[in-house]
Amino acid sequence: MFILSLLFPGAYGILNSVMKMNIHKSAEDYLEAMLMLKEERGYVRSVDVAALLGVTKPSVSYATKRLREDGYISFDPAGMIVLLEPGLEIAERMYERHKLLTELLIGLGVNPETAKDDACKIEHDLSVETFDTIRRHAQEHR
Amino acid sequence: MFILSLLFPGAYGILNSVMKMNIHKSAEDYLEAMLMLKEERGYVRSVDVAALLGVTKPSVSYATKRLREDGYISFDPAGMIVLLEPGLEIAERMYERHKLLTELLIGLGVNPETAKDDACKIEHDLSVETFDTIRRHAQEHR
DNA sequence: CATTTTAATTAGATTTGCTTAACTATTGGC
DNA sequence: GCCAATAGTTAAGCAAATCTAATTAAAATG
Repeated sequence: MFILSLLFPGAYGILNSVMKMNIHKSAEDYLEAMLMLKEERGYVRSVDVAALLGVTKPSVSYATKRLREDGYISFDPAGMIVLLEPGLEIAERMYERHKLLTELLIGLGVNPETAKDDACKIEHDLSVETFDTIRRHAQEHR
Repeated sequence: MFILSLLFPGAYGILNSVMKMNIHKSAEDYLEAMLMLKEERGYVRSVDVAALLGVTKPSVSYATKRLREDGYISFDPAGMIVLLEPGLEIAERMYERHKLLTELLIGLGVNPETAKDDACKIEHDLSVETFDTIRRHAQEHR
């Protein structure tokens, strides 16, 4: 792969995302934050992502660079972050999990603030099977 | 802190664990694996930890070095790993979470293998409050 | 319009956790 | 008792994700 990327600079990102097969936690967090901001205010700036996630601007810069290279986001003419199809899909999956898990924990009696924090961490770890099962049970339970 | 550790080599580990305040996921995994092995066969060797966690021997060597410096484990005269009080506490907490979460997911209808994998990941992320709430509900539900 | 503030990037460093390769040391079988 | 297998460590290095400090670029404000 190393040699390939020397021969075809730019191929690295594609190869990488194909080979990785799974996106990392941190990338999921960035994508989810971008979706939240998009829904909340219509546009997505790096500086707001940084504020929302509690990281520095260079961290966002680093993350957006990778996400762009891997085809998850792009930038519009005004420099705003745009979620591309693969990125949007991940963001929506995470956001749905986030909301349902938070609700569920609150329903069990967990403090809303704690529930949110925990949901934020768990949302990355659940397999599709487990989350689907949880969702089904949540739906039945109301 | 960097300067301090130059002046007092060895202080780093202590300072570090005091300052961190929370042990990391990977360390929790190693400690839990050690407890599992202890319960299963009575002694804990590095090579078995490596096999159980699916990492290489140098990784275990690196991890045990840190865990020892931070006071979580020690080595007995035969070179076996011994869980010290702080390490045992963490290991038991993780192991309890692991078992309860796995059971719970299986109870919901998740495939046992998947349930175990997911529990393995979630167990690190739950706050004490959330886990206690889940445990309470699990107890009520039988 | 000049100055200041805000936004974004680059450069360089750090930490964590892992790897491979090579070495040492112990131990069990013949 | 030698030799191979097993166990553990060291060394070197890589990748991810973060940080601080410094720089550039754009926008806002007087």
